[in-house]
Amino acid sequence: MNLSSRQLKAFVALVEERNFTRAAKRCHLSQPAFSALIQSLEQEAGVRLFDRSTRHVDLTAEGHELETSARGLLTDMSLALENLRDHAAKRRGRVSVAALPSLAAGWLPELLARFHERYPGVTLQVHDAVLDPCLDLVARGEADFAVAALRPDMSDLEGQFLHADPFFLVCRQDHPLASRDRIRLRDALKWPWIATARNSSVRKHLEQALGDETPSALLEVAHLATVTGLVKAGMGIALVPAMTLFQFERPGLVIKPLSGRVPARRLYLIRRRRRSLSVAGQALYDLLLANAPSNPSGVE
Amino acid sequence: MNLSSRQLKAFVALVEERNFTRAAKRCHLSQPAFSALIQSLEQEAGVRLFDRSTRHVDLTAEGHELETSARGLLTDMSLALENLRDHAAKRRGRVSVAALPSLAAGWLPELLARFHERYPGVTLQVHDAVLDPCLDLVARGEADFAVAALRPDMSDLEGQFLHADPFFLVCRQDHPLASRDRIRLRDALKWPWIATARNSSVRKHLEQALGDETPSALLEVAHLATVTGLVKAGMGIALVPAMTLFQFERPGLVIKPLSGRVPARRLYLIRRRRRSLSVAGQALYDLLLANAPSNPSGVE
DNA sequence: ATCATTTGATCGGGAATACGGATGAATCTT
DNA sequence: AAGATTCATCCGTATTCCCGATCAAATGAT
Repeated sequence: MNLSSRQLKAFVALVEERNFTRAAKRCHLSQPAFSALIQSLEQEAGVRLFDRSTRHVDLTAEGHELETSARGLLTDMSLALENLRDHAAKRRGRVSVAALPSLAAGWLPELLARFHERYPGVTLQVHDAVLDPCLDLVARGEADFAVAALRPDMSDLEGQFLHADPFFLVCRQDHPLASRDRIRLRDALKWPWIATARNSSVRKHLEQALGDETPSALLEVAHLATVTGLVKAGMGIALVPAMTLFQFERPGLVIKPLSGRVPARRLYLIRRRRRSLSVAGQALYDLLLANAPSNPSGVE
Repeated sequence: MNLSSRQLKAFVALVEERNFTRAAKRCHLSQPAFSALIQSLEQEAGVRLFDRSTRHVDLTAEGHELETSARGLLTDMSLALENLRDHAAKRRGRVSVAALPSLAAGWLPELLARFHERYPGVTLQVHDAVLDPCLDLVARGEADFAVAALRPDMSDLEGQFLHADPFFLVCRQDHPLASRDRIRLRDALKWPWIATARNSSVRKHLEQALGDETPSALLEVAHLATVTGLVKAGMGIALVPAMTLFQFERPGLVIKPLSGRVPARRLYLIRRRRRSLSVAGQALYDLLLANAPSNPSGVE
């Protein structure tokens, strides 16, 4: 069984024109080529589809039988292709991106808005989750890619470096550290500090940087907004990456860079190895990569 | 837009095999040819449909999108073709034949039964009607062909001679004519006779044969069965073609040939000019033609 | 680290197919 | 009767298609 859309188109054209020469013209074919095309269709079908003399062209009963299905098939075909091309043109589609909460709240929204403005037909989904769930979502294919930190055990994921996010100290204006000029991480941690949850990338990063010397935190909270509140209330200090600072730019709080070798949190775009993204997904991926946060501190 | 079933089949094969070499084998193609076929489909679609490395073949998001429609299209195509081939093989179809009442009751049924036994999938329809409606049905395309007599004004119909149907006299055993040896038509018509309706082919034929000399009939009835009853009741004689005699073979009735030049009623298979019959229709047409009633009198 | 294996892509020549112009045959019109 | 229209056929050319061989990349075993 071999049937091409050219044959079906020729068939329909001939049904409508009832004239080989005109139908051929409509299909951008010479009359002999068109005639052969109809014959090939009849051969395929095993039945004569048209009664033709030099003066009349008419559907046979069997040709009539084919007419409905032929039109249906043609529209189905063109719908299928159009649907694909729509996806390709990002007029439709769906992109699911996983992002660390710190990024999902600050950096990401504006870019998502820009993407949406450009491709309004694409449905966007953001999973704001801490590192482990983020990576799981990508590994399971539920998210197209993630904006997150790396983890050692990512065998079937691959990361594209996006940004090095340096850490800052946040404390209250009246805190003793607020007036100091150069603050090392170790010094800061002598004070009571408020940590994010153990499975958050910020916390993991800090613990990795300090090794066993990490002093226990005063409090562990899930959301950065809570951290803000606690610092403002004078419960302690916080150590957070630059990209979350927008949450702390509030009166009464002081943001100070840390001196010394404090490794930055390295952020990546993370996707499945050997898997291409959907066209829409790739477009967002590229947009995010091209708009990696500027790096004021110059740390790579 | 040009899309062939070969491309779709290749696509589905690759989706299922996830391996070019095996999928190519399944399509009875070499691997390079198969590869090119997939590429042509991707070109047509405008999207990459598979992620392929030398080790893995996987559907892209767009490929996934196509999978459902591809399978649907393939089954629709093969259904359409199968339907046509069924018609060609007379496994399906519909034949509508118009026949004069005299034929529809006597000669036709057995042949229809034979046809039906051979092609049980074909629906049969018989219009038993007098000459004018018979021809109209064919002219309007509502019947595929008719078994009937000709009429002068059949410009767009064409007739294939089937059978010359000689006339016989039917009368009661105790009728004076019953014992006569040679009876001429004119002699017979001196007796009261029972005629069929004016628009019946039998009546038309008689009037044409006799010209203005046609004596008026005693009675005009629509159905031959009524004629039988009337003759049996002694109301008069009847003049009917041989093919209707089965209706008169009853005790107490005598059937006698007419001597002299009595033109036979000429029966034809009548179809639209320059129109092919459906495959099933042609088959029945041929069957009827091949089984034209034997002609005992030898009259053409 | 090195090498053999697997597998998809590419290349090149030969076969099959498709195409268009000219021609032929049938039919309708004038 | 002649001309016009139109579909089928023929035939030389151009294109496409297909296969075998080869290449290149990735993988896995040693």
